[in-house]
Amino acid sequence: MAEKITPRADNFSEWYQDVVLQAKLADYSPVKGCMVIRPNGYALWENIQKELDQRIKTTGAKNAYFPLLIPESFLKKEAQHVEGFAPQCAVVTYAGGKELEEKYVVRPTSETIINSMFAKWVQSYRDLPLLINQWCNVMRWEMKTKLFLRTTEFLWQEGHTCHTSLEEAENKTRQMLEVYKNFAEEILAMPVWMGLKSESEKFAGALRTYSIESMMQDKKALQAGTSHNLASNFAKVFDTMFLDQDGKQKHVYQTSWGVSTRLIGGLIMTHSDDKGFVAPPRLAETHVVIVPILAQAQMKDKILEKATEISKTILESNEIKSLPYNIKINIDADETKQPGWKFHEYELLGVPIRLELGPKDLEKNQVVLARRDLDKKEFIPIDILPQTIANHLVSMQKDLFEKAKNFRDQNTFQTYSYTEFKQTIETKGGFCLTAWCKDPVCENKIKEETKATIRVLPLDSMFQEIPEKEKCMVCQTKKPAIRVLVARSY
RNA sequence: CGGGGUGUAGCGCAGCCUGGUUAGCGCGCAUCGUUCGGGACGAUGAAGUCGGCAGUUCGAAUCUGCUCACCCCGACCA
Repeated sequence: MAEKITPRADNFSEWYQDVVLQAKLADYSPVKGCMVIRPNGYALWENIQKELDQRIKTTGAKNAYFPLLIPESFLKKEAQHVEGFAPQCAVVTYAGGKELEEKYVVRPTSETIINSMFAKWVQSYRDLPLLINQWCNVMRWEMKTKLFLRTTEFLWQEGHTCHTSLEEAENKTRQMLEVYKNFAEEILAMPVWMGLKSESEKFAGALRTYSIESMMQDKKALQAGTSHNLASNFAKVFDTMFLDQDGKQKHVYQTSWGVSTRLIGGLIMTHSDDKGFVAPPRLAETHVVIVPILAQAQMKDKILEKATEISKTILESNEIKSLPYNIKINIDADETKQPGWKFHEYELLGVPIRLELGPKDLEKNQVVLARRDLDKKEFIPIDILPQTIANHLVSMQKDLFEKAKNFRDQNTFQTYSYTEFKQTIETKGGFCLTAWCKDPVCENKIKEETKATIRVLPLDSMFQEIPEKEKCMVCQTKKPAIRVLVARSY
């Protein structure tokens, strides 16, 4: 039996850890900073992979695989890149019984090793665009780690593309950001802000970094995915060049983009409650659990038979088959556990729909249905069960998104002065939309004084002039200001 | 690296201040019986290098020194 989960309000960090550990999504490993992803958690990752991979492929990208180890010299080629990543890298210096002549870095990201190959693969403008994606693990030696959100080793997807023009690269960068946004909102039911990162927050080696930012239940922001326009920064140091139509050799323009197992952390922090994890139907491993009430010995076989029959009917129904994903039903006939125990257990694990089937239901040709995100039970006649379940799965997916979106919107504020901003961040938390003059001095002041950072320049308003009278909330000078989203973050 | 804290059964902890039989409790685990529509109950049982090393003492989980590990807060975080 699991310990009771810490209520969210008391200690969000402890609550989050309880949900992760008790729902058996992940565990601490013997290697500090690395986590073990348990089958429950890995099933989520497999569904993320499946759904996202499909979407990535429709953009024309193809999957490939590059080595785990990167020659140290590769990393050093791009000045900003090495400066940003060197302090976080694990390095292999000894192998085969001797010190290595050239050290190898365990990849923190693969721009360099992939460019070393792109340089060979790209010859002509006819080879472009080159669109490659890789599902793999990476390692970044962070000082402080947290299950799923920041671990030393994590699983991710990284896309790398080459284009003939900066404009085309910019379009690809934005296209992939859209792919991530739609994926996060449709599959994870996690509303996000899209936007541009400030200069100080951008990827080491990029021209521009875009990200999607979502709000957790403690009102802190989580960067859930990034998309970078690399311009020719890596192409120049790896000589990734093509012969253009005009007969001239030119450097390619590149992008890279990624999301990681951090999404699972975001998912947990967005939807879970004090009963445990809540799996959005699109991502759930098991969608329906049937708990048969087997107390009466003479009824046992009949109930189990009926449970199997119901399960089959549901799976074969047109209503269920017409859903855009496959449904899995689990009949828990374990007689060593009591029904009440099972109810709690499946709530902890986040299974979207639970059906109870007992002697009374058999008599009335019905089942008891409980939806994970609602606090009630209904009696459903068996003949309308498939339709009811299909409806619930669809509306639960929608409701989870709406609930998260309402929460986010209710905790997003417009602030016009620095005093107002500080007060809002301190007392309410959440996101603040405000004006900034683009001066790093003002950006730094916000960070140092409030621990909040400029998350993004929201995409919708990114190129919009903001009213003449509204000045940078920090310096209040006449410098032209832009709209920014500011929040404390993970 | 700085500040604080914790190491006792698989998990959570008490005992330590004030040294003294065979180191306890709850959960979990095993067996049997009664239970089973919201985390059942009874009986029996298995399970411990008290983080490690050294010291003080007739005697150390308990006192002293050193050391190791982990957790929290800060520094880092494309």
